[in-house]
Amino acid sequence: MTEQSIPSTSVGDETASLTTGKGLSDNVCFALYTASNALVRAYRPLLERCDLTYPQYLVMQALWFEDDASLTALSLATRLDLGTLTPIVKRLEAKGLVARKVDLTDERKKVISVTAAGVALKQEALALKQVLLEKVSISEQEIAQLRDLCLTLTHDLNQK
Amino acid sequence: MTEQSIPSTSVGDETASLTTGKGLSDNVCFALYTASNALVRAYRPLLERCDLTYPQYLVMQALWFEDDASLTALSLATRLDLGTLTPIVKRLEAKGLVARKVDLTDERKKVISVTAAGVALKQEALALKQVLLEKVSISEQEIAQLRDLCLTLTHDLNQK
DNA sequence: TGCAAATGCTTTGCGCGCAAAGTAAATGTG
DNA sequence: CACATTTACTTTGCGCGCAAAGCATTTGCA
Repeated sequence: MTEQSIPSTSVGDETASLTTGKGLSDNVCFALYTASNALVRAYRPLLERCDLTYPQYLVMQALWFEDDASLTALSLATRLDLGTLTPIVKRLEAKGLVARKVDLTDERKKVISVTAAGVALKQEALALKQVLLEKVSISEQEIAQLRDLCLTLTHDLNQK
Repeated sequence: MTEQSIPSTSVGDETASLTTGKGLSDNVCFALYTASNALVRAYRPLLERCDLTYPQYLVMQALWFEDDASLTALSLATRLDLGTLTPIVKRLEAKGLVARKVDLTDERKKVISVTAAGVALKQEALALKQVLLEKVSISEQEIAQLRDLCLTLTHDLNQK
């Protein structure tokens, strides 16, 4: 059976079929959605060694960049909903990677800080990024292009 | 070994901050992940009128392109796991949009076919794509570029 | 000062996304 | 023809992702 879809298929394919995969592959939305799923799937076995999921990894990255953040600040940085973030941070706390303290100047806020164990994970975890990128045949320039297109798209979709 | 890294960005950026968002935004993976979430979120209110979720929409699109597909064929087309697909198709069946019949030549297989109600949804649902794209400031050419980069990335990540 | 509105976070409900384990039908092998 | 293997799908378990509703604390302002 024919396996992978072929990239760089162009628009307007009337003969689209399931077996070639062309029908959906002509679609930016599908391509983006699928790439994101593939990304998380590819990260899974690597992150397993750090006992992290991809979203948890994102939160840790945000905290490595800027420690002692409130949940709302983390939500802004990671673009994750508060309702998503709360349980993620709780799991990180359960693993001993972060601590959650009430902000004494505003008792509604929680201050999230990286523990020693959390700091210890930093180098190993951030190195995984390169491991993944080595799998990819795309040039550095195109990677940057992809990133910028995604950022613009996100910005546009979040407006209105 | 190639310790080469992405030029001005990536791993050891000490000046990145939560407030500027630079820390994570410099990251392709983050950008891709976030864009995919934004996409699904943006589609939600539009698809609500069709009573579809985005993954359900994907499955319907695959079937509109090629009807009477087996679950495995659908899995290949949508790049969704069988364990993901089974409940999605069941929900589509519950809504009366598809029918699931056992393949008489091979009783392990299930043939999924679009019902009249499913066909009736096609035009309205496919038009939503344009509605979304109108929100976006990216040129058609860049959209095509984004799509192809995503397809290539997916392909690369699925290898090995 | 009193109290409504805003803010920060938690909880609930639902639908994925997928690994892993399970079931049943079909196929390959001796 | 037995019977191990493969194939097609289902089920289970867990962690998101997010809308909606809930609950404190703080703030705005009359």
